[in-house]
Amino acid sequence: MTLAYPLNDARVAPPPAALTGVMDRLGVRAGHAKDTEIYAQGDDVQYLYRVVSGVVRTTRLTCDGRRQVGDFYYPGDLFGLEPGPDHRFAAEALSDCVVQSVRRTTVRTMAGDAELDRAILEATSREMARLQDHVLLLGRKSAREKVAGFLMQLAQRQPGGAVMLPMGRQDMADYLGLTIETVSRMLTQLQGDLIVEFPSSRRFQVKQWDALEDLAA
Amino acid sequence: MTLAYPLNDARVAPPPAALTGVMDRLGVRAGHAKDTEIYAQGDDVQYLYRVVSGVVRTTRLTCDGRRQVGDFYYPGDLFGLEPGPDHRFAAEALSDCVVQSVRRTTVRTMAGDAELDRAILEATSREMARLQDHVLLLGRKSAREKVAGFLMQLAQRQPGGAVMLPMGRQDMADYLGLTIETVSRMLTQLQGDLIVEFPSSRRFQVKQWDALEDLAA
DNA sequence: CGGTTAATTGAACGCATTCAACACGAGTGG
DNA sequence: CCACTCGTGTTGAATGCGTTCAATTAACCG
Repeated sequence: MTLAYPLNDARVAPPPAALTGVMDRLGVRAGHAKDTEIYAQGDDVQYLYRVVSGVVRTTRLTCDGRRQVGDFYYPGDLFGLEPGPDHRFAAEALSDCVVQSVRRTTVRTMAGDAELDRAILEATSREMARLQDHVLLLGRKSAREKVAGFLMQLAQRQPGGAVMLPMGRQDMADYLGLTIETVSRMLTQLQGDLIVEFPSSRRFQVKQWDALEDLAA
Repeated sequence: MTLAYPLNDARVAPPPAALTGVMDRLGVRAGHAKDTEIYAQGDDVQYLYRVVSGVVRTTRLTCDGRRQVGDFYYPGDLFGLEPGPDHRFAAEALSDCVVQSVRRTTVRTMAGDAELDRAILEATSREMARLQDHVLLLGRKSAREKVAGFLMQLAQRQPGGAVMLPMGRQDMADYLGLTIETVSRMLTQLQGDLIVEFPSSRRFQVKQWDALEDLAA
């Protein structure tokens, strides 16, 4: 039997070529200031987006104000791929960012070819893999494991020494289904165990990969 | 009876016609005994499945044995639509059941037409909607709300008086990220509040739809 | 019937939350 | 340069929700 929890390469692999091609040629670029909405919860699904620079988060609010962060999207990532017809999650600029978008109808008429359909399907599937991992994370992991898993995801994206944390503690908490206090406690705890090190609150470095992996299991 | 439950109709809508057509003509039927595996975690994604009779659950195990149930699939539902190349969740027969399957390659060569691609995309998207709801449920809801939401889902599927619970408490717990004891407590509590009624442990009836909706919010 | 598994209930515990106070850094203006 | 503020992050103490462990009851099936 192979590893019960294989790492998800969906997060690091680039989006399918056919889509990036269309994006490059037809995409319209737009800047979004920090904490502004790119599309709202309930909006029609009309565009397909790609992060050019900055970071984007998707969020969903319950009627009584609790917030769940869906995911974080980095430069090169596609987002806005939702079942439709309307967005169940809103997308917001986590930092000042530039986003490129094309109408989905444009994408569709553009090619009419199977290649493009497959590309969209592939991107959607990738999104699904993330969601599946997220479900496991939220359903069956302790606070310590959640935070460890989160740091690991980030570290995988930005290989090498120091890893930046573009999001604040509240965003992490709402992604992990925790409170900011718990997130903070787990971070200091992981640091105390010499598994990671935080030179500042928004930057860290993994000291013991194996220990982090064990935790994220 | 029309319900104002805001969440998704992905659960009740039938799968796209193009796919059911292919399924009907080319699908191979197979019986699976209760609690046997239909495909395993880690298996190659090769087939597309449809429940004919009985109920199927998808599950995922962490290396230390914790279990997360992905979803439950009823007659008419498609499953096995995973990002691939390998299954991140296993599929098991929750009860004795009959499942129809076709090779994905067959599906692909069959048509080569956009219609079929769209059908698969649509089915995948629907799967995604479920996952998104599941993420919100697991991340930001109390035990009481989780259980209420779960009962509501079931009741929506089987409109009318009595609703059957095909799964045991353990499956419910692993779906909701709780323990069997907590699930049981919440059920008796909801019954005590006259919101639902359980004539037996595997059958219930909703007494106050509005109250249930409020909770599931 | 007994024998077995599933479900419920009770009591004690513990993890994460809540509420509150404090520390830190960046920006502003005296 | 220091004082002040504001936002963000950390830390502490007390509470509570869900878990854990254990015992009881109900359902199922020979």
